[in-house]
Amino acid sequence: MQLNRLVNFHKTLGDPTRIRILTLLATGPLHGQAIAGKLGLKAPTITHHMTKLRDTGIVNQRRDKNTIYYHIDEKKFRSYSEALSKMLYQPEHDKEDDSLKTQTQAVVNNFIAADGTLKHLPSQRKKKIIILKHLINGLEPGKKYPEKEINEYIKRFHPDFATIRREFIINHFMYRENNIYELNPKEMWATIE
Amino acid sequence: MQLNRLVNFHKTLGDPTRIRILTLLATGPLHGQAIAGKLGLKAPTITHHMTKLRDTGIVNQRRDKNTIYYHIDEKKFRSYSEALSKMLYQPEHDKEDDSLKTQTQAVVNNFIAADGTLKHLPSQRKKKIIILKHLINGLEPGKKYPEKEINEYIKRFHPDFATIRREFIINHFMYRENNIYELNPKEMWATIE
DNA sequence: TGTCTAATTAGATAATAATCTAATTAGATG
DNA sequence: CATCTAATTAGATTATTATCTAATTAGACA
Repeated sequence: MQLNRLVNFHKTLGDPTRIRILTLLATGPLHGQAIAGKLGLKAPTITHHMTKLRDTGIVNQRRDKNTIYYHIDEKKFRSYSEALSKMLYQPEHDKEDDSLKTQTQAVVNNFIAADGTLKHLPSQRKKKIIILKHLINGLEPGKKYPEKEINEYIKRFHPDFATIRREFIINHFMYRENNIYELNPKEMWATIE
Repeated sequence: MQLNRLVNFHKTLGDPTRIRILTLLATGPLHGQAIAGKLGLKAPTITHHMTKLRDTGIVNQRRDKNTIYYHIDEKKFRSYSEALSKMLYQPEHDKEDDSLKTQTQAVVNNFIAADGTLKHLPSQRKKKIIILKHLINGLEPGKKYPEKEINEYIKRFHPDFATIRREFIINHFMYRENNIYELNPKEMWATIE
């Protein structure tokens, strides 16, 4: 489930200032100072909001000299807007065959508590892989994560982020380049067993 | 602008627990205890979330004996989901003529601070009406509001909720029936001057 | 009326987040 | 290099909110 990403999208839009920023950007790209001026806010506040908007992926930026112009990724924005009602009312049928799906579900039910946290990492390799896949599902393909952020993410499931982070790398779910982490392409995971 | 309602909708969906509640409700109505059980949360927490979901209007409830069953108002939910991208990319042209629009804008700019709060209520009747229209725009047509809720809403703009609430009634923007408030139909406002 | 169950309210706590000021970084350009 | 401007970071403040326990309300029903 990409539940985390969905929650984040809506949380990001659940703020009047950011909605106002989006209405400004809807008419065309603008740079930070312009936005700050139009909204009567200070530059750091705009940085704060633009970081959130950028993190959801619905706003991108382009640099020209010293000035950064922000613009909406309209396609992504629309697709996120529809995502939740699609998820609720036309849940995608997984391509995995049913037995695998039930098996996966059983393992997840066993090791993931009702509140979504991880009880403990399975020791059987096969089950461990299932759980790792489950955990990593909330991360965004193509996004670069500093180590600190990965740790924070994992801690939502279990305090021992170091072990789990290591498992992600060992099992090739992610790769690391000078302390920046990134997901390996989803197609790769299929081959992980 | 129904900006408040939009922000509220997204803020409401920007919480993992509420998204999980919606995924549960998507398969059919459930009562509070059932939701609490499935999510591993206590009853008051569910009350808290259901209040928010109900306030946005995307969840309704039906009472059977002592038990309250909640269900999604799918139509409203879908329409809210699309509302923001519609607002950004196909802004409805107001029917008001431009001079009225500019005049309204000027009054609003004068009396509403940058953060959206009301500096003070204009004493000139004409301007006061404009401001009252502005304030009332965040309320939902057809929804019934207990007095407490109206007070909370008004306090977002100005601490003196009693005066403003009275103005809403005096000027026929709302009517009150044993302490339950409801908007008068929008068509009526047009005639208020 | 007394008791049971579901729901709500009140109030506390802890976490999150919006905004600001002051300080810093990063490019551009004279 | 010196300086200018735009953007970011750090850190503080304040407001909001998710959750809990304990107490209360509201209906049902024996």
